[in-house]
Amino acid sequence: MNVELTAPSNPFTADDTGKAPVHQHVYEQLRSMILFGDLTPGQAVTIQGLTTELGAGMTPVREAIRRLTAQGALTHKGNRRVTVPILTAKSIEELGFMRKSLEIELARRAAERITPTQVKLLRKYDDDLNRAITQGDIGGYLTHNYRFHALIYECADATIISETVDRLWLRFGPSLRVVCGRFGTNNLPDKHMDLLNALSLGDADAAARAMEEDVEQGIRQVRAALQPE
Amino acid sequence: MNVELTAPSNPFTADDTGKAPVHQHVYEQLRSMILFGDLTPGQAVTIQGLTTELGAGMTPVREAIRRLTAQGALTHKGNRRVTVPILTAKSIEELGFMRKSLEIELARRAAERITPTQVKLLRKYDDDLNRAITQGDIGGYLTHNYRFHALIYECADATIISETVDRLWLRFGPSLRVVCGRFGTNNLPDKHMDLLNALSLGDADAAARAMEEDVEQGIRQVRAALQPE
DNA sequence: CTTCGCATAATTTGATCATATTCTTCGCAG
DNA sequence: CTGCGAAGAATATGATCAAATTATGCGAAG
Repeated sequence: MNVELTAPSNPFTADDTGKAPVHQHVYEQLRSMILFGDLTPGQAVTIQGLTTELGAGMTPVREAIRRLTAQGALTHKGNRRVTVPILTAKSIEELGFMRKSLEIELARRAAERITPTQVKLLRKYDDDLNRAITQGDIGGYLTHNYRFHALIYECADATIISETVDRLWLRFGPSLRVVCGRFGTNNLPDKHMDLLNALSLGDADAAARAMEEDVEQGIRQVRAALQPE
Repeated sequence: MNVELTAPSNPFTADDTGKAPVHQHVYEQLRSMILFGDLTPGQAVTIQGLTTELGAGMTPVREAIRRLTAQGALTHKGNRRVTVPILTAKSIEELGFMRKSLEIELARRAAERITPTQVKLLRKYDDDLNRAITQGDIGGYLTHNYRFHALIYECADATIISETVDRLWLRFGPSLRVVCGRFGTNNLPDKHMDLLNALSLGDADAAARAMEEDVEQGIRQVRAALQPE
């Protein structure tokens, strides 16, 4: 009775069935949908919709949705209906404050701990990122940009802070694609060069400054793109 | 087949059936158990244990646990077993940094927005708190201390930041009772007077300073109490 | 003869599903 | 315009399967 032979969708299923529980997969899948803008702000997320779309039972889907709502990546729209949250000016302000406070600290810690191997990997990620930008590949931009930052957080060796920042990214995710749709990928902010240099030199203050500017630019861009509506 | 007639346990069931979903209740109950130290650090939290203890089905309990784990209030102990996390020195450092960064901002915002009515209520909470301290009532201390801070967050009118800080409290909760058990309630830090004065005057900087000291004292106490083990 | 160790059995616990129940909403008739 | 009813979606239950931990028992070494 193994019903879910939606063969083309996920090449990971083979590995997956080996170990990971279903709800974990559903969670990760839904999470990246949100993080990379496959879902648009305001869009409704229904349990039954996901059960058919992902070929999973109700229970795992339920749990995945609960996890995401607990993280603020989804919101309860009044009467037991769940949607992707829409960023308001106030939300952006709060999220911006938190990203600045926390990511600056992470950059600082990363600068003190990063290894040459990690610097190299970070350079590769940045190359991929720039390639995506010149090609106008929005999906690539989003994933590589996230990868870049996520690796820095990993270097910072601060699990709890990193997890918190991750949740912040989840809130921005759905809107980022909208932002890119409006502005294209060309004039996207990129303080990554400065950041990379500071990190490779182990200069915590410079890294913190570069991160602050990167975050501020990003926030400003989101605010500008979402203003008129 | 209503098996769980553990009659004396929950007097809320009558009210409960009226409106709120079961999983919500289970969540809130479990949450306050963690927040106010009814569960000790390292203690295992089993789903079936809660079903019998709270008289609820598996699904609501599952969801409650998922929500709490998503917030870091519970942790997955390797092989699909869930426990109350144990604070390490590193955790305390990270949590302390975040509490300082975020609560200072909340205090600042609260000072700019607080109303006389709220000041009055805050004074009452502080009185209750002091009474609990002099009486050595640990449970009362924990709940009233939380209420005091929670009201400040509410005044700050910053939903997302407040929710994040709330999660931080959840992580400290289980250890706080241990701390009180070691030191008693007498020499507990209390910068609440300064904080109250600053808030009632609308002095954001003073409020921020008082909050910083309060948080720092609290962190120091926790660190000291958990050091030897 | 006792004790330690390992392999296997039993119990406990988690994961998933099918199903029933409740609530919301939308359409339709009065 | 209001209220009734049906459809759809979410909540909640209990059963079932799988995994893991604990308990048990047999054999070997001291």
